[in-house]
Amino acid sequence: MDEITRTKRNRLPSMYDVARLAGVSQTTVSFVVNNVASAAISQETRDRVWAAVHALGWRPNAMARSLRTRHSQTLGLISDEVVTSPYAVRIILGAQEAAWVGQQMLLVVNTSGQCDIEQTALRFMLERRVEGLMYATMYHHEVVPPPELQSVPVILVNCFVADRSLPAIIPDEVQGGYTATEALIQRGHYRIAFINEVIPMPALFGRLEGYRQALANYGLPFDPTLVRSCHSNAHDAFAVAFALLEREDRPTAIFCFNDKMAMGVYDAIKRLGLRIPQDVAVIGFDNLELIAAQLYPPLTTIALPHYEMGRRAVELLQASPAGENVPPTQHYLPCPLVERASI
Amino acid sequence: MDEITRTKRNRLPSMYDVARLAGVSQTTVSFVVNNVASAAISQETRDRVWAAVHALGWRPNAMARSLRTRHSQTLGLISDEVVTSPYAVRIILGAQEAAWVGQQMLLVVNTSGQCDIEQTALRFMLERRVEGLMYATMYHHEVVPPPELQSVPVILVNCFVADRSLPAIIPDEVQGGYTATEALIQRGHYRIAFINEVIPMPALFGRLEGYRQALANYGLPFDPTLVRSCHSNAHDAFAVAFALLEREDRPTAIFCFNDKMAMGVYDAIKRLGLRIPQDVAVIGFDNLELIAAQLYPPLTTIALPHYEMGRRAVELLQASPAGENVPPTQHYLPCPLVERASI
DNA sequence: ATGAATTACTAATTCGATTTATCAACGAAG
DNA sequence: CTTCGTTGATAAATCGAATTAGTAATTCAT
Repeated sequence: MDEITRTKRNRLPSMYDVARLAGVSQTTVSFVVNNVASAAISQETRDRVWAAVHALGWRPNAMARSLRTRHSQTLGLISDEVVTSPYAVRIILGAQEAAWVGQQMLLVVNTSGQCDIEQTALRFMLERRVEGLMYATMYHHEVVPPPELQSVPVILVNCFVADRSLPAIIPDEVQGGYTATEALIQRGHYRIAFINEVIPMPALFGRLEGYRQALANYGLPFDPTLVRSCHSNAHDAFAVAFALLEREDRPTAIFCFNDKMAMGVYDAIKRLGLRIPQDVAVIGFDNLELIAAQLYPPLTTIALPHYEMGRRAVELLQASPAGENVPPTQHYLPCPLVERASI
Repeated sequence: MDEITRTKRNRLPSMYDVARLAGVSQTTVSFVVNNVASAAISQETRDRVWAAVHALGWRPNAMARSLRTRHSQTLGLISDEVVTSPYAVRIILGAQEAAWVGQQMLLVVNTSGQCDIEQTALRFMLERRVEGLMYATMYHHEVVPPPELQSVPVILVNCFVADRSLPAIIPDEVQGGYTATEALIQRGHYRIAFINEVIPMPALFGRLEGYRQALANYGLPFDPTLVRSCHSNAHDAFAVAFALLEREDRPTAIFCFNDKMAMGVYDAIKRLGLRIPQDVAVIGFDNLELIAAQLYPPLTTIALPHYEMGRRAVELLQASPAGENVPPTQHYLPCPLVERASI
């Protein structure tokens, strides 16, 4: 086995060490290990070089290489709380897997929303000469990123700047709301309640807009009394759903702003002795695996494309010609329907 | 504002550029920006250097520095599925925040359990000369990591090798099981059921052992009919709990192997018209914020110390003298009780 | 047989920093 | 008047690779 031999003052072996052992020049070693097409090296010499490489357990030093080639082969991901959140974390997964196919690695920093950490993270990453930066947020909202961000190609993920001057990858909330509502309509429902979030955010407006568009498209009336809002947690949604379902003209389907709310809605429906989906259909949003799959019956919901956002972000960074900024397009990624058993 | 000026063939400015602008040598710039104590530089010159630095928007090139100093200031984290799982991801957060205070950055790769990815990730990281490696898993189990892992200080997180020859940071499952059971006993329960996982894993044995120790310690009999097992999901736990609660000598408290099970147990209790915690107390394990906080009543549970495991791992790597391996101690971190309202 | 082309390889420079050794100027001490 | 020490700065080597510009030795074409 290639034992890791330490040469010269306990250092890891360098190309020079390999060259000496193989009895060739360092240049030759470089040509051999990089398989340089323009270099003419005999098979015999190649074999000697590889033998020396394995004997010493040599590995290229990425720092030296990057210094010379001026390519760090790394991308940076700065996020507010993505790591903390159970689903937004898939942004990282998508980004990392895409970086992987481009032979790049990901530097990840979670700022926990602190500006000083953000500043320092940015500094560290720029010092490491990242070839692109992603600025990601846990939930879809407007941001004001630090200006130094733009000293390298950058792309916003799950967020955007007010003037849309930076490229962004964001979920298509309108389509998501539309898809959810449409799914209910197609199953014969025409009295569809919508329990929305109260804190103003793109998701709130977008999903409501999608809901209205779907109703309109299928010729159904928009009934304002069927649209309620509360904080997006199970407890508050329970109360709202309970009230909604006690009416004699109760809705036959409830579209919940998110899965946490759906959890409370389930409780309300069960408490009233109603069945899901026979008496009341429920659809959620976010596709929180943990909730949606564990609820009984499993919750049909709309997924946020976190993984895809991460992947697309990296792909766009990679596609943009060396050092060039990514064009400031706003990419809206679809939020697909995830069918389980609640509608 | 420090505009980023590009000098010489569109390159970022180097120390040499700063030196020329300030009318000093590159050495002097290095001494000034690094505040080298042994160097005698007049205040006037220092000011000129800093002025040039800001005028050019110069930033140190971490690759060049690392090459010279032989310190990469980075740590690697290789995980199977940590990024995918909503709670284990806190390992990353803990590691990153600890790395942060040591001025280090984290390279993260999620292998999705694929050996080839693991190999390549390891290679990439070693090429980047990471100063330490963490090998983390989504759930607590035995692993057989690739041997090359040990060419750099390494520590296992949430996993261990059979012969305990590598340092590991793992949750203290026995204490966790003990704490959960004790919490119930202290609230006056003496018929405590335990719904365990079926797939053999350290958590299964450890938590059961903790359960037995607590009963023994408080002089309570161990009743094997109160210990059931099923796959750890809400649906299967529902059935088990239902059966358990239909007995006339039904338990007054249920310790669930994890929070997903608790979700099903809640459903069973409610279906039987019983109240939580008045009629039946429930305690979970894992502290899945999403479930535990959203359930009604909020679930009291035992937390896995993911964040702390990540942090401790990095601290141990940092504490170990340059290049030395971390001593192969197995660090058991406590699983604390998180009190909500279900017991 | 001679110049051209090809083969097989190496010397030297470069990337952008850190660090050691050295140097000039100047005042103080002997 | 030399020597010494201090202050203020620099030249040069180094880290580990990639890369350009060669150079010998051999083969080929004419």
